[in-house]
Amino acid sequence: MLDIRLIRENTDLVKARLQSRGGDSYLRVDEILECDRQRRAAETRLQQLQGDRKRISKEIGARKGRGEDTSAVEAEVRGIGDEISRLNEEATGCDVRQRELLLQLPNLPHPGAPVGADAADNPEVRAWGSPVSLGFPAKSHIELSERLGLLDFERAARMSGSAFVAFTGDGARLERALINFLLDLQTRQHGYVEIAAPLLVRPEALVGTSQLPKFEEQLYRCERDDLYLLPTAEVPVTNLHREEILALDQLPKKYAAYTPCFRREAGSAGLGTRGLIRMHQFDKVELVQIVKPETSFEELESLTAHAEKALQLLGLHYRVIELCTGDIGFGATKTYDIEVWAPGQNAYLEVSSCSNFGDFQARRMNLRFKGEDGKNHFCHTLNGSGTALPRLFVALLETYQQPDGSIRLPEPLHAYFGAATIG
RNA sequence: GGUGAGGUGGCUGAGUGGUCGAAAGCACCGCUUUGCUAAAGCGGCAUACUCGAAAGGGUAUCGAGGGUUCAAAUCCCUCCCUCACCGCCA
Repeated sequence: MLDIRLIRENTDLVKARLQSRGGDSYLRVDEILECDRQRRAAETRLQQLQGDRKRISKEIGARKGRGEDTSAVEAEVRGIGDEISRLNEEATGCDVRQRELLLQLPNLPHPGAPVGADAADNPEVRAWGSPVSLGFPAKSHIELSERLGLLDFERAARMSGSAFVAFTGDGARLERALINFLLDLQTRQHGYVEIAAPLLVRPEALVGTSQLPKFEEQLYRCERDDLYLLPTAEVPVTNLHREEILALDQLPKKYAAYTPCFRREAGSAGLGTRGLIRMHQFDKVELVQIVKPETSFEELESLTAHAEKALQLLGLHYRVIELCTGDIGFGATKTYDIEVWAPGQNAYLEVSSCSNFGDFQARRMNLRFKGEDGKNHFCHTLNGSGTALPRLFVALLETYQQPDGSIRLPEPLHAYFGAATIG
């Protein structure tokens, strides 16, 4: 959520930066400002009247104490009361409307963000390694896992529908090995505190991290209890400290969490394609940081490096791209995507998206810290996948496939998996 | 799911209709005293919004929302949460 003062005082800047995202969100700015004007006018008048009433009511109390008759004054104040409730409704109405509008407005891309229209304009920042040369035609993870009995798409679809999968046998074991490997890496080497979070969350939590109100259709909802299945661990982990005022020495907070993630993927391209690339349910290890504003961009670099480290240890070729203004997500001010090479797909797959949200989420969830000046300030929040599992699974199988269709696992996974090869 | 108790400032905790944004204590921050530590004394110490160029005002907030009243921390209703016990359950 953007600061209404920023919008009020730097209207043109805000509009320009919103406009750089494409879309028409900048058109809402004037409506918000008009709402803000109305709200403040109503509040000012309301406060005057409340002051009047307060004074007179105290006077009534004092006079009653002296045994005087006050019925005339009481009748007079009653009239003020009506006007107060009218103005109160007006002010509250404006306030609610203003918040609704603000919640719909995306974050401002940071000033240095590459300007562009869509994903085609995202610059590559760096690459690590190079595409594996297998020396034979690469098989897809679908074919590989079928031979090895690692995944069961058909039976999963029979009971749950398409875009669900069952991991079976060594497939399930590998999935579990990856989760443990990733969590251990982030907690033991990079200082993240492990969180096992609730998988069902209230709508407020989703408003906090900005999945709601705009992206309702992407979420699974349990209507009976008004709870949502989480689309990413970002939601429960960032919201851990919602409504809190953290002490300076508690920052930065660094959390790593494994959770399944649930996404309806309504309207997504590629939902129909076979394989693990896009699922309604998938596993992910997520990194979250809550930091002081001054350090958030540095921390984005370190958080991204932490995610990259996993791929490096697994010996998987990847590239890092920065999202341009037209492609960056709703709440983010700066985002790096990490894409891993999958030879069987002949494509790079997005396995991590690392974002700095600035104070955008913190405002929504009222997450603050007590600064050195003794005042409360909004924290900055960051998160990134470290990493998404299914696409990592894909890259791993396809990169380490042998001519006979078996898989030779990279060394760091041997202990976790309990063997060096599959098949 | 049932029954009961309860939610007041960073913490503890008073406060059952008016002079209560809220006693007191602790914690914290200044200053004084002091050989050091400690103690004592004095003062300060919530948040948000709003008016104002500023100085400085004002309003709201005692879990949340509604209601009664000239006036609500205090009375009424709904909801949320916490705790205890019972039932059920991995």
